[in-house]
Amino acid sequence: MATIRDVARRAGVSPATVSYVLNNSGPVRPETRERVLRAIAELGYHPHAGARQLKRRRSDTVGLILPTGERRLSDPFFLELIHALGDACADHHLDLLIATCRDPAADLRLIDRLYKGRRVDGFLLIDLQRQDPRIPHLQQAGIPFVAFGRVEGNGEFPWVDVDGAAGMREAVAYLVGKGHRRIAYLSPPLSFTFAYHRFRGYQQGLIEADLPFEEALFRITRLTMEGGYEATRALLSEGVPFTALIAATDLMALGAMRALHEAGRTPGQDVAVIGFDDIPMAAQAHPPLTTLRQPMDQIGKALVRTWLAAVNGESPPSTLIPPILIRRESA
Amino acid sequence: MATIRDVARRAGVSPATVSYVLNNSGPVRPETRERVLRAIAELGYHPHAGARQLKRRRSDTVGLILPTGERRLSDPFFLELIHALGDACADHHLDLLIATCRDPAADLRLIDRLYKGRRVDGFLLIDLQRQDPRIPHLQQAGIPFVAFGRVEGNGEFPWVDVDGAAGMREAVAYLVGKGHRRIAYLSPPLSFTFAYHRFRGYQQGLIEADLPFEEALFRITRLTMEGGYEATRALLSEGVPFTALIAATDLMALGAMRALHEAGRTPGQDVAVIGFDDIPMAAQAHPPLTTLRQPMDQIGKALVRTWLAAVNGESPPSTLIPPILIRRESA
DNA sequence: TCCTGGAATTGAAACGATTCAATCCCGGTG
DNA sequence: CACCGGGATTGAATCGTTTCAATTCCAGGA
Repeated sequence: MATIRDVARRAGVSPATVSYVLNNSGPVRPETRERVLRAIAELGYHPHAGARQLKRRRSDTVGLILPTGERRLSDPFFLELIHALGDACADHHLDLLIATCRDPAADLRLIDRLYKGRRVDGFLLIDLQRQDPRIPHLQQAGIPFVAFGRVEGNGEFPWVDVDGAAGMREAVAYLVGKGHRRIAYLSPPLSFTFAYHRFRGYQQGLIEADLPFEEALFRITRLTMEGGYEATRALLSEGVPFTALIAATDLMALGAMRALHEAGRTPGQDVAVIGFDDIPMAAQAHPPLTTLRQPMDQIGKALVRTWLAAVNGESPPSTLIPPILIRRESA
Repeated sequence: MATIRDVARRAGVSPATVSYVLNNSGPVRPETRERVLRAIAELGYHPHAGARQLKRRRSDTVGLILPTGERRLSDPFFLELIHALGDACADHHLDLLIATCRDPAADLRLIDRLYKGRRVDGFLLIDLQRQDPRIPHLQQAGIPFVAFGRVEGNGEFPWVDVDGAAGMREAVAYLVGKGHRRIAYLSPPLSFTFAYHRFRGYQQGLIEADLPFEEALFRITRLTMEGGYEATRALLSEGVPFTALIAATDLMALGAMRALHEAGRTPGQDVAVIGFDDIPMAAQAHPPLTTLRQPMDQIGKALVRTWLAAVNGESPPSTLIPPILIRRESA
């Protein structure tokens, strides 16, 4: 495999000059640059990442920890997120390293190994918990990171989040505008930070619309289609009246719609349904699901931009991205 | 950050000895090893990946190319695959580098950059097309790789695949055993290699059961829930009689079930439905979907094992993994 | 013609590991 | 008691870059 010396020899210059051309980090006569570039192309030369990393002290690699044990993320939303992150990384000539971790306890060791071994320059945290041990660990080890989601009470750290509260307020307002007064709300356990914020948005939406919060309309269930299905069935079988339903995620909303169908109530006609995320399946549901889209591209770009700043030692501002209400037929 | 010299100094030995301990690649007195290990722990030392890579000439990193443009993979199946790959990599102390690529034409450049720069030791190919330009490129550049899926007519290369044909034969036999004679089949375009094999399995299954292949029961449609839905509606509206339906993927089967429901025919009672993949959602469908499970763990392990062999210059045997019929209520 | 000064180029020293060859150590043998 | 042999240890070279400091080059001014 060609090295920088080979290129230098072929172009009749020194390795230093080649390096300057490569990174344009030094003065090079246009004509010389030309010759070097030609040599590079002819040899099909690509700089050795390890050597570069060794000298530069950065690997230009983003670390993403993906839990795979109990906490495994199976919401298709995460596939979209990975796509978006990949794209955003590519735009900045960064690579994306996926480290999976079965065991939450091993998370911290994994983080250390990757960072201290300089395999990655910093991390992107997803799937945040309200109490997340990774955050204090990263903070006190001085490892750069950006979180997808906010957590309170952990001091300052950079994050990017979608404004779940705003989204839910908008959803409630939208439903109220259509005359709904009894709006059920399906949530996963509030220990998920995003669930907490979305729920708060629902409550605020009710207040803004002068509607009471009713315990009976509020259900906590699992973060799956099945969860949405069961909660909705419970709602129906208990005879709690409601004309609209908001689910904290599309997957749950899909489950809810299934339960409504089975009970002979047509979503979008008899009961309005709104989800959150806008996973690809939402548009294909029957009826197509009205939902709050998480703008993936924007999220990916914001995460990577913030990550870069953090890695460069800045303390970048956090970003709160508004979700977009996508009106379809379910509400 | 601590280096190998720091460890050496602290343990009162030379860097060479530390290296021997680290890789146990040399004779070290147990007592010395003990001292070195202690020093490592005390300093929280982790070897520098770049330096190591430079010297060893491998990066212990698996490259996975994820298309993100038109060809973007949105089937939740791929999220499961990524999980499984991550786990399998972790078992072998490998890292998984995800490179995304919007533009199919840029694939090859990306591959070269990653490999020649020694960022990865080889690739895992997913989303194979019948005619896949990546394969000849990798082959003639001598870059190690393993494909998830088979392609004909490209000479020999190592792959891991799930035996779609066997799965579909089994599905047909199972349905026939339950008395079905008119079995519809929903397929994505046969240019997807997996679609081709699964379809062949369906045909063989019919032959083995002495049933005719009927054009009217065979539908090609898009690889989404929507696709399954539309094809099934067409089937129903055309009045083609059938008592069972096989879809090439769970996602399509889910769409089909939706169409059946809407037409007032209960899947699992009026019409048997079988899918393929066993994505998490399959178990949560209504009724729960009978399907052919792709054993993800096994796939991940086989891919990584084969990849390791390929990277070590062996020409490892390919692996054909039988899918597992998961009986649920839809058939 | 000789200087001068800035631009272009180069040599050589890192970066942090691995590994070959050389040295050291030590108990056992002759 | 000298010597031997093999295990344990070490020194130094090396992997392929980047970058500082030194050198060369060259046009323009005196």
